[in-house]
Amino acid sequence: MSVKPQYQGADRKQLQSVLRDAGFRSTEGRLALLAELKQSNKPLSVEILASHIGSRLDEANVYRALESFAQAGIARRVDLQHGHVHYEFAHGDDHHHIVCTSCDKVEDFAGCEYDRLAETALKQTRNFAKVTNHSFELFGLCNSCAT
Amino acid sequence: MSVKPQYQGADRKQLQSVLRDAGFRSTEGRLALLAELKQSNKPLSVEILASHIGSRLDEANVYRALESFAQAGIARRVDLQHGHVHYEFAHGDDHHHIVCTSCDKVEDFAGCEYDRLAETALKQTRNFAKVTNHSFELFGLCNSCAT
DNA sequence: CTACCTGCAAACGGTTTGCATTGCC
DNA sequence: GGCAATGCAAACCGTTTGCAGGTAG
Repeated sequence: MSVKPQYQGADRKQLQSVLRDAGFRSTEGRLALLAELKQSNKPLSVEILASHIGSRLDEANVYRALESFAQAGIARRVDLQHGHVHYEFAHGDDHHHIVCTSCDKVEDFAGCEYDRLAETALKQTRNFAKVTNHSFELFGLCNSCAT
Repeated sequence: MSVKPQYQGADRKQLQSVLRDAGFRSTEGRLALLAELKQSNKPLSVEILASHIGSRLDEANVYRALESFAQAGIARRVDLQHGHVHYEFAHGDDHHHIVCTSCDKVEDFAGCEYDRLAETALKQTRNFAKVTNHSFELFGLCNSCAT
């Protein structure tokens, strides 16, 4: 649970404008949080995020910030069925996750044909007007755990 | 939160054998729980289940029973993103749910092409051996909430 | 008779909230 | 200077656990 060195350079300014554009103030804590999210290649738990951020933001405020980020669309909440929430940086693409139920390894994959499936679902039920969101995760065993 | 009258008749015997076949003892509480699940057309929360069952099983044991049912494959855990678990009777089909984010109405739909998508995902990652499970739920607005 | 099942009550852990203070803009 | 963001501590709430007594097979 080491505290990351202060990220710096070009990235910092970029992250600052991400925050400002989303209507937030640019504070050390939120900047660090956003940097942490952005640099990760998988969804992170609040616990991990808080520990990486160290003293720049306490856990309660990590929750508050992440919730705000998600509402503003700059982060996404992901449910990996671990009993606690995970968040990831909201890059534009519609990707999903495959999770190893034994070691918790996570990888992305693309190609959930969401539009078409949503269409199908809407036709079937007749009681829904539109689909705004969806969850789709796969659970299985990674190569090393499968042997 | 009224307590349902005792279900009876043909169904009861059938449920008893479902329990026994799954390796459980057939007790009033579990029988009532299973009946409740079976008769519902949507996933139910533990809170609702416990209240419908009344004094035949307290909440802690509803949790224990549902967990056992899920492991035995006679019930399924469903995540509707309501902050608490839901369970449904495990009929054979692979169906999913569309949930109204405003009023929590839930309906089933079929046609998530799981096999094909799992295949795609496995090809993409190369680090996973197999997919054993998946989640797929749609969130949107029902006709009455959309207006 | 002996596991399995149950009720009750307490513990648990992730998340939320209240409130006084701080520090962006 | 005003309002968003923060730290700290306490509340919250769904869920799990321990244990002594009950009951199905």
